[in-house]
Amino acid sequence: MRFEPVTIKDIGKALGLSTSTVSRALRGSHEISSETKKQVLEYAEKVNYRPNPIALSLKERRSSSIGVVVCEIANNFFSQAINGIESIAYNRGYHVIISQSHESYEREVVNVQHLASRSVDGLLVSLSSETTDVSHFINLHEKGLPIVFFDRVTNEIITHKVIADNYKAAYDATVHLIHNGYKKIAHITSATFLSITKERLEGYKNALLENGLPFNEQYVKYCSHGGMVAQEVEEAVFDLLKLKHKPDALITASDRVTVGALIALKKLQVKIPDSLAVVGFTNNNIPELLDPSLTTIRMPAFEMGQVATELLIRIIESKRPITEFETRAMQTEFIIRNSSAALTVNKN
Amino acid sequence: MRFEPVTIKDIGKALGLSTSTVSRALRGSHEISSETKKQVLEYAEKVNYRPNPIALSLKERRSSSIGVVVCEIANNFFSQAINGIESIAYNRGYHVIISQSHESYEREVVNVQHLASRSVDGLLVSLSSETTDVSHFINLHEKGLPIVFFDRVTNEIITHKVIADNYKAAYDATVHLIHNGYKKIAHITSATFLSITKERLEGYKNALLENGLPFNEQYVKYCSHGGMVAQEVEEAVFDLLKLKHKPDALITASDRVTVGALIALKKLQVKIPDSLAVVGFTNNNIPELLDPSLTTIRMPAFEMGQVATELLIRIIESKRPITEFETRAMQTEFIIRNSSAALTVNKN
DNA sequence: TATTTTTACGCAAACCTTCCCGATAACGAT
DNA sequence: ATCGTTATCGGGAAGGTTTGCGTAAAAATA
Repeated sequence: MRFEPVTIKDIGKALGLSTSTVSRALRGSHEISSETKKQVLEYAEKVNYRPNPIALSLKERRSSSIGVVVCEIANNFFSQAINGIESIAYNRGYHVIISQSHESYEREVVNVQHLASRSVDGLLVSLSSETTDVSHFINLHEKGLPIVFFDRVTNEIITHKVIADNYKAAYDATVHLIHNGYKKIAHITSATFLSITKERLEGYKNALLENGLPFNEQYVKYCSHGGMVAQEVEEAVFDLLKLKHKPDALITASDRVTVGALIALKKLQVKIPDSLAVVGFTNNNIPELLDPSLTTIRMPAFEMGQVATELLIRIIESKRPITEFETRAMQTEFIIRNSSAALTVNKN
Repeated sequence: MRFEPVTIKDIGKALGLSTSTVSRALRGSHEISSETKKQVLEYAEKVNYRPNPIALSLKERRSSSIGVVVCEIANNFFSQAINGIESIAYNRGYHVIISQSHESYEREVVNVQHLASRSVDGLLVSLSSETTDVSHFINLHEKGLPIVFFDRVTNEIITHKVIADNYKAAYDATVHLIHNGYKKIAHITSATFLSITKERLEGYKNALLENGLPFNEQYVKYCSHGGMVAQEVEEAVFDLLKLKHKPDALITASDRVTVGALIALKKLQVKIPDSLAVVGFTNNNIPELLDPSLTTIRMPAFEMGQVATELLIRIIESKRPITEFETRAMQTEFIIRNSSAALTVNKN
């Protein structure tokens, strides 16, 4: 009772034609008489013939599918990015195969091997926060597998990359806080080696220095699991508030960290923004409904997914090997709300 | 410079063996001498041989992949469900191929055809809100393609189904509001024909009747696009507040509707819960950070994804055709917060 | 009419793997 | 000496499709 799709061979047998004739008729070759063509087309329509994509893949050595490697799906940023990926891939006739690294290096390696052996035509990758060694990608890339990195990228591989302008985002957020009177601005961020971490840290640091404020190492906390472990964010918040000169403002990088920090602050009953102003990187869909409404930096997740996919398909479908690669930095959206309201009262 | 993986034929040529011998040696057949076996295994290891899964799929007529059809990925419920799906599928060696219907019937049909022709081994489906005709699934199901429905199901197809206990969830929410003193409880929900809509409506209605309250048609608003169109939710809220006897409480079904309603209420500056109490179905991860904190019904999304996938794989891998199917109703989580606080002051 | 061109189609290989058979040789059993 | 077993391996088909090449008949040209 297994699913028995009709093949080109069945059509040939039914019509007394060879498979090659049927195949050619189906793709409208000029060397097939129009009546034969018509006959085949009609019969194929009647029996609802669909070419077997697996056989096609075997023949063409391509699978019309692209693999996606992200740390997790159930995350505002990534689910929106995947939405963008799917929107383009679908229109171009590609399937999207998803895998999650759960921020684990081993898991990432296994997933990538899995996808590669599955003959995906290309890979869309956002690195896990544990990944320092990217040789598993280098191997595949050298063998000619198209790869495009997005969000969390590596500069050890020369290919297209799509990132948000994290430097500017962090810079602007910091300047905003400074202008609103905050002077002791802390930063809770992701794993040290991640590209996004470095970019944001740089923007934060430069904004401080350019405005005559010191950069204080103590005010920067790294969450090596990217906030996957709730405790690490809580500890970071706790440590900051324990400091002798506790910060009066906080910039949280990444969705998870932002959420974790807000929950921790709520638990500790810290008044926002009176005791601590907060600006968060987040793609949450209802920041204005939070209490207080949250000043946010929103990543152009959907667009990043779209652009990355377009670039990937461009590589896949290119006749000649591509030598010119670009790194697209896309603009974030900075929306000021109450959690970073201007400092009014004097605080110690 | 295209990716050239080593095949069983290459190994055979290199070692002076036939492909069949190599194949058998690779899977440890007893009819291959142990030295030949050793030789082959070592060489395969050396050249990093990986069986071509596409050729395998063609031969075995299975692809080790399962297709997922949901209305959208960038949605708390579905992204969490997909997470559950992926967690099981990954461990059982299946790939997950995702497609979105965007609540469109046509898109759903196309996606399903696409996935089926792509030889997925089975389908995990949550119906679009436009879908009333499920013959595209019936066709495939009759041809033997395993399908498991989750969340939004149909009773026109007899197979495994995984749902949340929506009846109980809506019932409990309604009773909770009644106990807190609310008497005019409205309900903004999804498209009429959706199973979840009916189940929830039933729970809501019975809770009213059992507590001696009238069921008022005017208090039920359907969003035919499931909240994808922000305007429809806003209008529903608006219509409810325009009523002569305007409701004093509101139950919103589905994530999108809840979010849309809260935004509309915020815009209209309706005080929650003083002017209107709210209980929302949502899988938002920070309901306690909302203003006011939101009383929620949380769907067991991750678990639903897991269970659905397990049931699907059970069908796929079953030797004999399965005749006994189950509908698993999983418990939701009801968390009471401030948005449905007990009525204290008297209101008209 | 003889020759070339065109038309319309079939054959078979290729993509990679598995597996049913058949082949061969060695060997013990009858 | 003949036969059946067992061990070890190769041949070839099958799975569905595309495509280069070959070839027959029909049509066009000389």
